[in-house]
Amino acid sequence: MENRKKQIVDLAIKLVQQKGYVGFSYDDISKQLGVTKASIHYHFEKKEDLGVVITERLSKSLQNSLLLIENSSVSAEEKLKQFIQQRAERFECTEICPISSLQADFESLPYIVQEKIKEVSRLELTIMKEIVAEAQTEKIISGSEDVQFLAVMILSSVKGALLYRRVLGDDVLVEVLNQLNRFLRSP
Amino acid sequence: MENRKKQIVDLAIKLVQQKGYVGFSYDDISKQLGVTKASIHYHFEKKEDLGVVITERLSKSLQNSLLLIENSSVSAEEKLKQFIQQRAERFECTEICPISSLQADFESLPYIVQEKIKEVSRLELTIMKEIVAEAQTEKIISGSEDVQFLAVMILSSVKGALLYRRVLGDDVLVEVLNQLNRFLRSP
DNA sequence: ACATTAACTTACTAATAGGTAAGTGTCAAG
DNA sequence: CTTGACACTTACCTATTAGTAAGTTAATGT
Repeated sequence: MENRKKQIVDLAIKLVQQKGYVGFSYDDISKQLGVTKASIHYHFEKKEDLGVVITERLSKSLQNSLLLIENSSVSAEEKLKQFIQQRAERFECTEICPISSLQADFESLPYIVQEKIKEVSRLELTIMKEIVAEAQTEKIISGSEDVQFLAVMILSSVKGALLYRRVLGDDVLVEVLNQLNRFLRSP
Repeated sequence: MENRKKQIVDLAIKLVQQKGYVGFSYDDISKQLGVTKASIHYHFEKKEDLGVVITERLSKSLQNSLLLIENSSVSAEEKLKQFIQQRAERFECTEICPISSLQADFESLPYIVQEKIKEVSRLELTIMKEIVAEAQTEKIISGSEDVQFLAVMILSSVKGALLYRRVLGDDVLVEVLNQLNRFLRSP
């Protein structure tokens, strides 16, 4: 089944969010799926191969988010809110952003996965910058601030809040998400 | 020598910043210090023990930063700038914030280290909130924004920028640091 | 009925991880 | 001169890791 491959990647991403790339093993996956470790190796010969497919999924997921937002005819403010929401609200409280997790493990990643996560990071920043720029022309955000700075700031706030949530509890994320919306709406 | 213990902790923190808690090993340390693995175990019996001492050093380092800033009779703006600078500029470009790194590895950490990193995270946020609050009373920062939100936002921006720097190059960090100063001075 | 393929399992590597027990050399105090 | 502590080394152990080779099973097409 092509389904099994999807199952493995889905679980692997969850494990990356929970324990990082270095921290998860083929044994974790095989036990949770009720098959042998060798069967995971059948679908993804090397951990590296699984790593590459994970990053490709993250890239596709980002591009999907962008398409959804671009084609919806809502205000720039709404687009910004939606994109931020999508970066945060699909995760459980033991999970952080998978991109952040791979960035944190960067130095331990196989070369190909490093290159892939570079791409994904660039893509995410580019998308965020586009949305911020649109919001600036519609005066949702103060036009005097630098686009790159605002993009990094907003993304980092959300990802940082996910890290804080896991160690300090739900409140931090909820408040950052609320205040971020308020902050972006005011001047 | 008590010096050797310091050497180990210093190196361990560097390794955490580079490869994370899960990613570094006693072998890494012993090889870089030119001694055997067993001699590292002599100083820190379990990796957990080393983990605890690492977090205690991070905590002391934070308290030190606070003391330095509190006792200097500079403006609230200058204090804010100094604290931000201290969170970022002592690291090489293969290194991220050690607190971020341990937060990212949270689910793989031994229980005691988890509790310690909770403490450190709370401490860092508290210090940042104090500095932000002081800056607000002196009108360096818009008084309408929530203190907790601003603290998370500023810290996350710096830590996020360190992550981005490692995968995308120096420019991101430099710009975020510059723009952060501009942002905090303006409205 | 036969061959092929996908999706496995069994049974194994070799390397590395954290960790330990027992011994060695050095040096200072009694 | 000896004791004892300190800072190690040698030589191990066990568990886990990624990875592989060879065999099994069930379904599919010819």
